[in-house]
Amino acid sequence: MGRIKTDSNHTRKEVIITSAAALFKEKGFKAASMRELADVVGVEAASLYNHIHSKSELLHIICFEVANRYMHTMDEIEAEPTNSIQKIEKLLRFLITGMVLHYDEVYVSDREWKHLSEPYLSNFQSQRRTFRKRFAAIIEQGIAKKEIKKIDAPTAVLILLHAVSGIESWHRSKVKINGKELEENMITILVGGLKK
Amino acid sequence: MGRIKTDSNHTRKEVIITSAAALFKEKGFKAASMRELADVVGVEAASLYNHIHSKSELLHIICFEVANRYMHTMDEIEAEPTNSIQKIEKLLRFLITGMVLHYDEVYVSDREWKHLSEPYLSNFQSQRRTFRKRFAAIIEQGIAKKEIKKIDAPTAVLILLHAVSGIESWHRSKVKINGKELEENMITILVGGLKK
DNA sequence: CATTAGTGCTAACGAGTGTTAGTGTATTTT
DNA sequence: AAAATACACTAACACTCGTTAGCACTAATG
Repeated sequence: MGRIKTDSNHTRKEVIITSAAALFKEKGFKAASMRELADVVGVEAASLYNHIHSKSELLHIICFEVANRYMHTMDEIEAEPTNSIQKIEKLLRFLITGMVLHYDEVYVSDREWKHLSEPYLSNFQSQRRTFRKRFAAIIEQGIAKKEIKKIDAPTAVLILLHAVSGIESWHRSKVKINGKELEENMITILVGGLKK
Repeated sequence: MGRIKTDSNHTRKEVIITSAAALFKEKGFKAASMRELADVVGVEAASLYNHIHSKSELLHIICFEVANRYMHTMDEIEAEPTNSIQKIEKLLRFLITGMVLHYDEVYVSDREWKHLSEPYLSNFQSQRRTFRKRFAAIIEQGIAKKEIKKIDAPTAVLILLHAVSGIESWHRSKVKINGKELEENMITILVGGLKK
């Protein structure tokens, strides 16, 4: 067929990963085949294996890229000398812009992580749990300082995270408001729902 | 192996559908095999075909059962002589209890509908779009009557629906608050975020 | 009791899967 | 220019998949 097209900024492996994220998002991890992926990058299926080890490697690269970015941001925000509401708002803005920008990867990481194989699966789940616990802790601090309504913090986290992942529908919709407006609307509703 | 166990209230087909919903939820539609499903109901794979036509029939039965229930409830709530906030609250309570009660089906309908085959796929998508439009219309009425903040209604719908589908995580979690508390917390945060 | 419909089994099909081996050809490095 | 490396190809593997055919047994119906 030909060779995988790259510019100087991206290796061929990276091109494959990007295409894989788009394909996994569209079809789901299991339903997407290596032959389809090969088609997308313009090559025969077997040729992919000159660059990657396996199909599942693609999934775990995608998932952990997202997970690591989340953890890193949580570190930063926790360290800031701001109050809970500000921390939550910042976290939400990060999540929303992350969803708008790295749509495919976040989507796949969100919905296809079940297909990770051990030990990656356990590792991923544990990172996910930790992230939510730290998020809940921020909310609980806000409740203690009476900045936030008296609500169940884990439930609030669950609502916030899933509300953000709903941007998927916004992405698919035809009559979109722009990304910035979307962000402001979400912050208004979500942070508004927490504030006392 | 033996035959499919039923009580007088359920046909063998219904038993298969229920098991399929659980299996599809756990593994995803594509990853779940008919042989696994057969194992669950205690029978050989080929025997399933005495009761159902195909694997994809199982998926579309599950999806449309949920979709029809949603549409029916929307009809009822629209007809009531209540204000927007009350309508929204009622709708949310329906969605939340529906998620808690018919967890497997709702989950599958939410996340696996992509694997529906035509013409069911188009039909399902159109029902889904219609439901969201009607939901958004209720919110817009509320904004017009100044019961609700001035926000983008489709964005609000998107947040509300996905927040509810986040109950998935609650279901999986070990340290659960009970269903009623969950419902009250969600209403507080979500309706609180809309109110003026 | 005989007939029929319902339900299960084994065996096998054709298609699609991820992946490997082996080989040839560009491209890069020396 | 020669040698080494990177990359793509064809062919094939072992496997799993949904599904069908054909046959046997069991429950319900007359």
